[in-house]
Amino acid sequence: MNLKEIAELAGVSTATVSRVINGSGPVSPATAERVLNIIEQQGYVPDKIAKSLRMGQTRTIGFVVPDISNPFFPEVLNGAQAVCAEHGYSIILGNTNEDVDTEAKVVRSLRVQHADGLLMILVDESGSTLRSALGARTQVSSSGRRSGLPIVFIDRYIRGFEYDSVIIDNEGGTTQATDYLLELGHTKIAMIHGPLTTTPGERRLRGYMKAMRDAGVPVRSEYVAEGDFRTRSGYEIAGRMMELADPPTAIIGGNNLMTIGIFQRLADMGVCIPDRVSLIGFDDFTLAANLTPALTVVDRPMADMGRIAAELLLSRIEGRDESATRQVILPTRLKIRDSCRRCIDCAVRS
Amino acid sequence: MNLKEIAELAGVSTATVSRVINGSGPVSPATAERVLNIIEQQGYVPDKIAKSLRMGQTRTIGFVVPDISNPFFPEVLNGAQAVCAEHGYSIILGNTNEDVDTEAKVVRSLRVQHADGLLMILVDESGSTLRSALGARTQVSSSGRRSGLPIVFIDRYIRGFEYDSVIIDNEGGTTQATDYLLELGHTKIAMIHGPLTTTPGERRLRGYMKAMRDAGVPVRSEYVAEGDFRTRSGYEIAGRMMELADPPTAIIGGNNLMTIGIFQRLADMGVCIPDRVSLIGFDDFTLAANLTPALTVVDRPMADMGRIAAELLLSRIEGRDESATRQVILPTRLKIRDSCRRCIDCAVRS
DNA sequence: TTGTAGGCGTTATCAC
DNA sequence: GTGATAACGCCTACAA
Repeated sequence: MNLKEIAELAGVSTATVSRVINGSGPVSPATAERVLNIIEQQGYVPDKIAKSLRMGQTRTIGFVVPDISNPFFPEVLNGAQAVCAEHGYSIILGNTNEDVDTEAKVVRSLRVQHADGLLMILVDESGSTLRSALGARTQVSSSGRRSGLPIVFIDRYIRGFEYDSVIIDNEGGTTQATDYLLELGHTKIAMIHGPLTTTPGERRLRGYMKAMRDAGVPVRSEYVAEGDFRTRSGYEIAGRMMELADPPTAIIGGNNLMTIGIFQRLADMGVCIPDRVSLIGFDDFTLAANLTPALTVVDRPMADMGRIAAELLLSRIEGRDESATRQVILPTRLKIRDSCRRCIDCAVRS
Repeated sequence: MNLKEIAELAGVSTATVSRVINGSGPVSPATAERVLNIIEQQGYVPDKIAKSLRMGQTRTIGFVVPDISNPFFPEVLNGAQAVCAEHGYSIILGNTNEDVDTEAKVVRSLRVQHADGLLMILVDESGSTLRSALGARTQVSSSGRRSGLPIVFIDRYIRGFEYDSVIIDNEGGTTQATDYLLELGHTKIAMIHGPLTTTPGERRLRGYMKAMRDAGVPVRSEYVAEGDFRTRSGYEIAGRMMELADPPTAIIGGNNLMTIGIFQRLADMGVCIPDRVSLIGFDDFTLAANLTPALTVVDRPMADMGRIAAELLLSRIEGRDESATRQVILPTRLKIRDSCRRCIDCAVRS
């Protein structure tokens, strides 16, 4: 069933039917009703593909994500999905498997499919694969207006691209966590951060450094180590640190997965949390409150990140927002549970 | 850059360029090379939308899921995604929010978008919304051949639809779990199952019943209750059961979320696992092994479910498989950890 | 208020 | 081997 058949059934032209459907021109009430009835009775629905071809837009947005199995991403996706659905947009999922080359491939594919916009949680923050995948013409023109495919970066900010981004106050998050540990009397505070080439890796480390410096507590290099945001690296680094002659009395995990790794390692080593080591994780997750002890974490509004990013993207796509590039920064919040305790050394000393 | 421009640049017709690209007809090596060079140098990529319109297929498959936040679904999605990507298919995500009406809406939308096939984890097992969303012509024709949109059901089997499905041995899973508890001497075994209108709800209960009957242990009605697969219902039902004058000494949770709820409630009530109650969950999840105690669970191959379903679907889409409707049943496996212990009553008695 | 006709970028059927 | 040309289903000047 297509436009033409409906038109014939109604005894009008395809133009008229199209006008009835889209309200895109004057139609007499009488014919409108006749056409509507036939559409209804035939269960006719316009073909999206044909419409896309004609209109040059697909009402489809690409969501590029490094790894759906990481519980953080579905939360963000959920928020974005809801907003997109409201506006009649579908989401095409692009999984990059944390791999830079796959990422470029995925972006290219999304472009060929004519996604109207992209929501991206990137792996490659250098932007080089992205640039190659997008082609040169996606830069800002001299007039300052963006051209090409609208994109909103989530969780990562990519230098050299004039695109919007929705991130969180990574620095503030770890500063808060570190301050809290300092208040509890800890000074031997370790930070297992993510890759410094990534925004969340670098900023979270910076927040920790800042808090330490502001408190006048020297940072010991053996207490700072770089992981790769995966469970395994948290597991391994935590082990190395606890085997130090003078191990830390508190550890901050750079993301959810690494924190889980740290937690596992401490359990395996029989190191009691929080008696011997206090632990704070970045990112809350379903079972954090049910571990023993319940984990104190830096929480952030994951679904909101998705929602806000989607809203921003749609406003760009639909031309409602022509303003300059935006960077939305959402706040984090320390959720205090039971994995931190007053430092014993400190209590003895004071 | 489109076909026509390439053709002009190469001094040939669009038909020839198309033949070069698709190998769909004879082309002299010389022109082929010339055309290929120009395509390369221009960075030309065929427009998928136009191709879809012409070909009547989109190389797109819809993945319908009740709730992406439930860790089970991303795992399945991951498996399916990988296979689809290999075959050049993209996945459009349809989130139903566990809601029957949304489900119908999502299916309709996927149909209008001309998804080539559907991978569905359904909420409505009655099939009525599905039937209405699909239209009548999706039934089996008299010749026994399916017609219409290829679909593979995951995790749920829908009566009255001649579609393939990939499910697991739900019954065997709970039978195994129950047998294990029986071996440990438990007889007061509770089962908190999911809605009986769903395959996993009904079958898992059945497996429990079977094991109890085979062991000659009577099932007490106060030990069997229906939840809704969500955390909250596990939490509430577990509370009610433990307040019984004669509470169970072991509980089986009907899915991951409800098990988490049960776990939380027992913790909140100060009921020690496994000393006072043994607990087995259906579905493994990331932190199950890191809870205290580590949770014994019935595990199932989630990514495999997605992979196999996607392979089945693609084989149907591409017409490689014309055989009768298939039902793939994957085995479960009991992962014994620390949340179960020999029944104390039993030890006293024997 | 309504209809005609062209074109979005492909592929495929014919001729040549 | 190659080239016109007609669809695919829709929207939208432009004309009437």
